[in-house]
Amino acid sequence: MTSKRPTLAQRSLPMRPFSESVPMALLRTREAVMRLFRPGLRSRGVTEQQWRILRALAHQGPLEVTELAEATFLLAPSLSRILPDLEKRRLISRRPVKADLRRSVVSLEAQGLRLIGEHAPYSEQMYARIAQRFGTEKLEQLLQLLHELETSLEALAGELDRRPAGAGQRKGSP
Amino acid sequence: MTSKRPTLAQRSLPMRPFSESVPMALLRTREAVMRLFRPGLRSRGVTEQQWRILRALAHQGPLEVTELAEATFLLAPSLSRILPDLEKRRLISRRPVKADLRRSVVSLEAQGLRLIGEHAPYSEQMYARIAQRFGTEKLEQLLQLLHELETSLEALAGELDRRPAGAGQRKGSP
DNA sequence: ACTGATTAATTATGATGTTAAGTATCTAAC
DNA sequence: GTTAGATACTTAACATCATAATTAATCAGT
Repeated sequence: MTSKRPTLAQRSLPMRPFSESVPMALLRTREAVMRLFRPGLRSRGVTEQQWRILRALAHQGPLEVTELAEATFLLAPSLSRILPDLEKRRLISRRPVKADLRRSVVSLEAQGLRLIGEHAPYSEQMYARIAQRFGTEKLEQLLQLLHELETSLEALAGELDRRPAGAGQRKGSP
Repeated sequence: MTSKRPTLAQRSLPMRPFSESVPMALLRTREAVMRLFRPGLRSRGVTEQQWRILRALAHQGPLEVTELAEATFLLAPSLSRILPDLEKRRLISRRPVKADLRRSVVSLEAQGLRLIGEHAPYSEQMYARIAQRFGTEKLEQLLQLLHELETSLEALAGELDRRPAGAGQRKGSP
């Protein structure tokens, strides 16, 4: 980045350089990854979030809404808006749980399955390119560090919160 | 995650397990980091995106809007919506560039500087906790890998795009 | 001096993120 | 049998994301 004359703020606020790095680096890297996948999704008329839903259902079978929120890392209010559209397009279906009418089960429908089948080769091609370019070993190392950081931050958050860990809107995976 | 009976999709679509990992791991880790900082920002009435703007101006001095978009990794249309509000709250100010009336320079105002000063100790405390819990060396290793992945993916995207790298909406840092 | 191409920023639009509040349902305690 | 508290999901409201289109201004070529 362009080096500029130190501002008053810079002189009086010695915030650590890395302080801005971690969230920004994660955001930038994620955008760089998604940039490769987004065109394929767009050409099939699904957003990244919709894809995550279809993908989770394909991978794990029918899920309840709270399970789907966790699997896709989407917030419940977001799911409540996304699911009706996917249902309308007959990519998924929903049915209430007889034992508890508050809950409902979301399933992948044939058209959703077909869409996944169509996108899978594109997706795999991108992953193969990423692995080739960056290195499978380094990817695994990165994933390991990300997982460890997430785990340690959740422990930290649990200590700082007054509420029990996981009581917030978006729950981490147990 | 709960292990379920393999679905038809699972049997017919052998998508790699890690294929869903990288974007999701980045997203989850970022959320785990932001979870520590968000309460402090909320208590000062600024969103994460607004904070990034103030932080970038404090760190680098006055910036033009395109530079600010790059420094904050925010999209230009988003900036066009956020900046007027920050200006109204007298946290920043804007003035046109005389040499090119299409452009304008954004500067931090005294109230913006004060807000940063108030938030800085909270922020630093969190970073210190993160470094202590996760390890400074591992953090640096993670940042290194993230940077390398981002760089290699931008090279890959450049090869795949018909347009020159960086022609898209959100430009990576040169 | 004029014009087509390009650039900077804004606006439109639809989607999702995020928090708070609401509705329907369930459960444990009495 | 009743009720307070909890849970699952939805809706409201506001913010930002993401893409496309628009407006205003600049610039290179003629």
